[in-house]
Amino acid sequence: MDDGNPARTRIQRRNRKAILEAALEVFSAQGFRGATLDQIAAEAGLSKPNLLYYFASKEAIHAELLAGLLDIWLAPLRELDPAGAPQAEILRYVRRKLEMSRAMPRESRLFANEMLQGAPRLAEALPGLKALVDEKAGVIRAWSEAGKLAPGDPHHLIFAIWALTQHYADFEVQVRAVLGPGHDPYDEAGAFLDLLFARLLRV
Amino acid sequence: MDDGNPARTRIQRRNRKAILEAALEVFSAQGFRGATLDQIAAEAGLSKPNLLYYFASKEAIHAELLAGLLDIWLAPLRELDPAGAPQAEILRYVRRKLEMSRAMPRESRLFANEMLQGAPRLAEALPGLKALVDEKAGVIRAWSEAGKLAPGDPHHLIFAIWALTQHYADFEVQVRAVLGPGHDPYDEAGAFLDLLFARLLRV
DNA sequence: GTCTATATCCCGATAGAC
DNA sequence: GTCTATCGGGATATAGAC
Repeated sequence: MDDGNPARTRIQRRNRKAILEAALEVFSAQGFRGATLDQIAAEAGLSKPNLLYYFASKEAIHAELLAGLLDIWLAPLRELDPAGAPQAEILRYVRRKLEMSRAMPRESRLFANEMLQGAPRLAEALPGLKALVDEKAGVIRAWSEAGKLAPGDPHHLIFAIWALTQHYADFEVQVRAVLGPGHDPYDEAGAFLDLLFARLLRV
Repeated sequence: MDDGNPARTRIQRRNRKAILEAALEVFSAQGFRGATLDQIAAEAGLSKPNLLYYFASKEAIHAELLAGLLDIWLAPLRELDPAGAPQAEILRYVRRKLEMSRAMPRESRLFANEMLQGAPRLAEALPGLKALVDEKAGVIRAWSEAGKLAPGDPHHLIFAIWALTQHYADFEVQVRAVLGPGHDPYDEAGAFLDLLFARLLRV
């Protein structure tokens, strides 16, 4: 993580950034075990030992990528505002999450790779995740009980938002193969999901 | 694949089956590169060279697992009946797909692993997949145009069904961590998805 | 058919010159 | 800070005895 160490030169910052960018590319496409330092080094335009001058190990590079990811990933949920208009708040969350899939598909796939394999390197982050989801589920439940939202299990509503938006990044090959050329999956998904959640949530 | 070769003895069939079962366990949890023949051999209760007496290579084991998977995975969609009652047909498809996630989470994760990595070993199957989806999307579109189903992009409706049902298998760790103990994710998902698709599809 | 032993290769990490 | 060269571990696959 960029700790803002003032002793770090411009070159160091640039190389660290290039390594993390290359590592994201390779880890998200191949998984942790599937990725090799040779691939990452080639992608970053550095030699393999030079990678290990900047990071202690392959594991350390991966850990640093994951470190900030969950926070970024959950930021839109954190911003769900209890004081806002219920349906608009949720629709805004869906749209932001879909935009994140479009803008950060590799991060989505890195995350999916971890989850698929049982979240071995993310396990200690899961309790915090549960706390946040429980809190926001409480907000949604209150909205439903106040008659401002159709009733429905709020935890599974949140799962649905995750599943429907991340699918376009994680299964992008499949989506593009099925739609064929001449489609923008994310534009179409935006329209479809607006419709879906409008119908699901209206009282 | 069990080709029913009559020259194959009972022991051979039993061992092949044990290897494929073990390989499914390991490949789905670790990915292709992450899995080792040692793990598969241990899980199958055989020695590593004995594995390679039954299969030519690690790749061959993996290929055989994938070979039948897409057909099994798409069977419920194939059964979507143009002559049936539209909403009931789609709800039945959703329920069957969710039951498959419950009964075959490892197969779901094996498939997800492949897709995440760009479907390198499934690429030639994608055109057939597109053809099937296009056909069924046509059926759904006709239902909508006949006023028997709410309008909405049928391709993205199918993506939504895949995403919402497979999520419970692929992200099972996360789902369980968020729900906490004392929940049956699949039971709850069944109720939630019934509700979601009922609201989405009703005219 | 199944095993032990091993060949061979690949990968992460280190040594050490510059 | 960056490189070439290389060590050492682990993985796939094979050889060959039983």
